[in-house]
Amino acid sequence: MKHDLSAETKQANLLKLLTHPVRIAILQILRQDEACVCHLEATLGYRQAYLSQQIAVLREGGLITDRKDGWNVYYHLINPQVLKILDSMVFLLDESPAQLPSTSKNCPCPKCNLKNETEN
Amino acid sequence: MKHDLSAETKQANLLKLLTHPVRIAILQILRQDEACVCHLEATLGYRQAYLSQQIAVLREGGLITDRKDGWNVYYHLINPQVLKILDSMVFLLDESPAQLPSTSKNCPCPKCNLKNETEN
DNA sequence: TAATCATATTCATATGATTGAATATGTTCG
DNA sequence: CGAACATATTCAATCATATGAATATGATTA
Repeated sequence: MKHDLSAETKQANLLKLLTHPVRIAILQILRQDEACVCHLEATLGYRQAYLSQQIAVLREGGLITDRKDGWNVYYHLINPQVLKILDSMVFLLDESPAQLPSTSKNCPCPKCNLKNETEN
Repeated sequence: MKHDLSAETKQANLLKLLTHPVRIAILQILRQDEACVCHLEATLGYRQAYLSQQIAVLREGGLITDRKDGWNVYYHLINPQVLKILDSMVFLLDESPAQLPSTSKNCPCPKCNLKNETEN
């Protein structure tokens, strides 16, 4: 007879949400602050529709949720504990701790524009 | 232009090794001690050939290696740090810490027979 | 209400993962 | 060597995931 693997199945399903470079990158960006799709677009360089698809996976998986503000929808982590999973891999892969994608100077989103204006 | 996601791709590939209930269960069993396929067979209740397939994934992925001893091949974790990934999920899923599959009383492997003999 | 902006969804196809069945390899013992 | 034992591999079918293209939704402002 087979051992009950329901706990392991839950864990595997959670990990499946993370087995995608773009989704990992999105979560790393959300580590710092909430972000809109257009910010991800400017930062990662992928098409908006494509990023929305990946966001949908993370949303349906219960990892992120959103806050609407005018035209924009800002996403943020529901439980930042999820980052511990990503952080726990650093020592297995010979990499320096989580080098985040740097935000593009050309990001059109309100948050970046506020920053850019005060910087100039 | 697209941001370089090579680090995230490496991470995703590592996680892919873990997105399978049986492979997670194997790693959890190897947490305690090395084990042969027949032990996994007795503990998990899956066919030998099937477990060898999953072992091959973990082996080719660089997570486990083996030690031969007579008829048996004993597998063990190359880097127990991999368990930190599994442990890091406990707080995200409402589960008690890593309930391991209990070893079958009917395991025919040498290690279990040694134990069973001294127990009786 | 129509135009615009940000985001989401749907569909179709390509690619990869899962798993059963059958069989192969390699070691040990008589 | 040949039988027995433990483990590994190959193949094929199924199923899930990834991704591009096209388009839809829904909020906002004029």
